[in-house]
Amino acid sequence: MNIYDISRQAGVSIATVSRVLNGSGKVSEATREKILSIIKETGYTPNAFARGLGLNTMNTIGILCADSSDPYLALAIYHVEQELRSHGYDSILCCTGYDYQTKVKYLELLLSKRVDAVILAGSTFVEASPAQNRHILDAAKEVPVIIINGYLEGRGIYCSVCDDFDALRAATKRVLDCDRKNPLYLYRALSYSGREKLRGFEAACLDYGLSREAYHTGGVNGSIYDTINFLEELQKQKHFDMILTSDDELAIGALKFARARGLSVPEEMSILGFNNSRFCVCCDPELSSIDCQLSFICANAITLLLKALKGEPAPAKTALSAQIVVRGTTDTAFARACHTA
Amino acid sequence: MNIYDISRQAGVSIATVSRVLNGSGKVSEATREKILSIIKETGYTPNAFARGLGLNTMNTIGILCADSSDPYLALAIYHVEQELRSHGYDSILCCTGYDYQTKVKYLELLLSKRVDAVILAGSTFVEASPAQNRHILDAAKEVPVIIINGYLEGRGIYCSVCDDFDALRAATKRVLDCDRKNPLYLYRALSYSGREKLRGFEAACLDYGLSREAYHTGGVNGSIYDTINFLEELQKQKHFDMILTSDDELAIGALKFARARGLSVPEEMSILGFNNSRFCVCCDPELSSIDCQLSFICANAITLLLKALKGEPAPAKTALSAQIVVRGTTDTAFARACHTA
DNA sequence: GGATTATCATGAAACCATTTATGGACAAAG
DNA sequence: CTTTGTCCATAAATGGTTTCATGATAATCC
Repeated sequence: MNIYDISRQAGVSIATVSRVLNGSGKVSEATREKILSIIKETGYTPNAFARGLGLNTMNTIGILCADSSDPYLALAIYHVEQELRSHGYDSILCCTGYDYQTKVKYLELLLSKRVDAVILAGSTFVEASPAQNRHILDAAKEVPVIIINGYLEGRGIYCSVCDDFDALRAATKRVLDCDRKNPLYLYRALSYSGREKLRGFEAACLDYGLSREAYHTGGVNGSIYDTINFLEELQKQKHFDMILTSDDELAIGALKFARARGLSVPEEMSILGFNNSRFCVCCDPELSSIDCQLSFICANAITLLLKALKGEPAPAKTALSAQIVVRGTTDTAFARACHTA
Repeated sequence: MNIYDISRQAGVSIATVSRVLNGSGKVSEATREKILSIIKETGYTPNAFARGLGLNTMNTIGILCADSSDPYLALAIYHVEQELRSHGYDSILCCTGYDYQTKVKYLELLLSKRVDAVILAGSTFVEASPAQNRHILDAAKEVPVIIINGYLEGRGIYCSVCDDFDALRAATKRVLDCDRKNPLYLYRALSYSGREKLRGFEAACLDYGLSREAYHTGGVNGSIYDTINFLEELQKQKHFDMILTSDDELAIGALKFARARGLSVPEEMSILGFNNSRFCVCCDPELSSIDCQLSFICANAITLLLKALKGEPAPAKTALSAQIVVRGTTDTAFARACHTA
């Protein structure tokens, strides 16, 4: 069943059928109706490949991410997919894992599939050395590349990020306003957004006139238990009464550490996570967390993408602000500070 | 840059280039080398659309799920995507939400994109009335349909499920072996696997000779707080010393309920979740949970899919067994029972 | 009112980039 | 001299989109 069959049955040329199908050009109401009824009757569906061949697009966007089972990335993918679909695009998903060679391989694979654009979710691609980023720059020469929560400068590259620097600075400031004297910031591998957060934390501490000895930072990899171990070691040497983290899992480790040491939360130890993930309400007390409002970031990313596809000018980088969601691991003074802000 | 350019430069016909590209037919080593070197030199990539048109496939599988941000579905999608890609298939992701009309629409959209097969992740599609399932049966006439953790009988439909009945029956039996007298089973909407779990729970209770008054079941929709409210109401009328649930979020609600009522866990109230999700280790005490081993289920699903695509015979349904992961919300007697089993 | 022009609906044909069936040329073997 | 087999070119699909040409009809002009 192809367009020829339809045209034959309708007694018109294939061009007319094509016009009806695409709503392009002028077709008389009578012929349109006739063709539509035949299409309905026969259940004809245009062949997507032939269409793609003629138009050189199949309205498909490639999504590249390291691990779609990561709750944060899963949420990003979900929002991106929803936005794309509402604009008539399909998304082909590509989980690369964390190996760089695999990432490159899959990026090229997506391009060979003739996707209209590539979305890098979770930014993990752009953390490597400038030499490695060349692959992204090359890709951006062929199709628009949109980066979610990551940053790379280059023609054809558009970034939609959370203003992580500001988020951490503002949050840390409020913490310090509430008489905490020794904040600790825990982070994982320093991605772009990771660096921004760290900068924000340190900027707030300096703004506040804290000495270099009064605040602490620590990089932790691995599981919740690695976090606990790290904190056990750290507390032998340093004092801290507040823990901010770059993601909620780290905060959960902090919470477990506090409980293990018999520290009351939030009275003796205040904890603030990042991402406002589903984990927050599982904890006891429930975890306060910074919400980077991923749905907005993703919606914005798609806006950028659509503009780029249309050839309209679009900003190379848009930073959206975060919100603090206050729950049980921060004290009431902090809640008040967030409210009045 | 197309196959004509390559053939011209190599001084051969496009058919020969195609043969080299696909490794089909006989080509002399000399010409092969020459063509390959020109391809490499020019960076030529075959046009995927034209390829799709000629072969009538683009090696793409459609994944249909309700909500890819749901941790359970996200994990399923991840495993499926990994398996597919390792066999050279791409996956186009389609999140439908929970509205039936939307599901139908997207199912048809995937078919019109000429996917080679459709995977229904999380089964939510096949819960409706038989009349509604017709859409799936129709789809299965065109391409293989693989259902993960759901069940529907029909030609071209292949199901890879967890043996939920057995999982719940075995778990409940072990609970009863540990001197719990009044188990409660909490579940959400009764999907196929939901029904199986419920059946398994009840079968174990009956096997054990419990009277209909001794055990309880309850359907809960909504958030953790709805679960807590439900349990608050229930405990006014019934006594229960063990809660099994159809997913971990319900179990977290149960845990919060126990804490709120000052019941010690696991001594006074034992809790067992389902899915062994990332939430488990966030809880305090950490949540014991039944693991349906999603990665195996997904791997099996892809095995079925590949067989179906090759036209080889494949079982319409494969049920894999679950495992209990013992953590802190079940007592030591239960742990021993699981160990010796 | 007839010639001119604009508009509209439509068809013919080119084009998109591949795969593949068919068969021809040539060489080696019988 | 025929057979067999290897290598490769020709040409026919594959199923659409789009440009261009054309005929018909309607509007405008003098």
